[in-house]
Amino acid sequence: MTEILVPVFAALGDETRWSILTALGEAPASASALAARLPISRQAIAKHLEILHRVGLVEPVPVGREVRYQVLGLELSATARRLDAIGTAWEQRLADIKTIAEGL
Amino acid sequence: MTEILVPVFAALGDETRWSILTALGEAPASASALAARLPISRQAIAKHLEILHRVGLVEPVPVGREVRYQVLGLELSATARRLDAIGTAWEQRLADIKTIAEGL
DNA sequence: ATCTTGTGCAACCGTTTGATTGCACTCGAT
DNA sequence: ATCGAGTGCAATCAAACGGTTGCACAAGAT
Repeated sequence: MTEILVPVFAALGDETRWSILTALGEAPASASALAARLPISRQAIAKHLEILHRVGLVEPVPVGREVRYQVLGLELSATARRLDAIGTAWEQRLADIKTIAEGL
Repeated sequence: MTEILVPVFAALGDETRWSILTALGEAPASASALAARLPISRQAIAKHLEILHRVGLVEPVPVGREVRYQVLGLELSATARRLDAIGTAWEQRLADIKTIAEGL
């Protein structure tokens, strides 16, 4: 289960990638358009977009000669749900252990 | 807002760290105990535990001369909630754009 | 008192990663 | 037909990362 999650988290564990995602969250944009308002090169952005695309957080949309990218909030929400499930499961286990400890 | 999230995701974006977390999810354990059932050295595990601790995913509990670590599911669930909020916000923006586009 | 188990540093190493520059190509606009 | 904006690919580089080994030290267990 976590096999699918880990690459997503790795993708989300980078400040630059978040600046890209939040920019795309406002409106879809191409790598060049993003390069215009972020302090890094277009090629660096392209690599980040490729990473984000591979984990399904972003989707390329060809518009004429340029390639716009759209952020996919649904993937993020799906990841959030899985994460919450794991968190509550662990919390449950902890509670169980505590209960047993009290029974000494 | 994301400033707090990013290091957490970076911590979660590593397979080994998940194997540690899932092990701790079953029951609290020390670095040495974890080293006994994971294929990496105790020192490597100690570093991972330090990282996990810094982002609040794990908590050290001194027991005699050893240091047990407890996984904190609540932190994970909290992260999940924030993530979901962001995801739905982006989805909303996309829907808005689509609505505007239809209005042409 | 001694032995052994668990920790904590520190140095070191290969690989991965984020970013850069440079070049070639394509396709829409003029 | 030409110009220019947008893209893709490759080589390169410094820094960060995951991991190892070695050593020193503290504190239970015998």
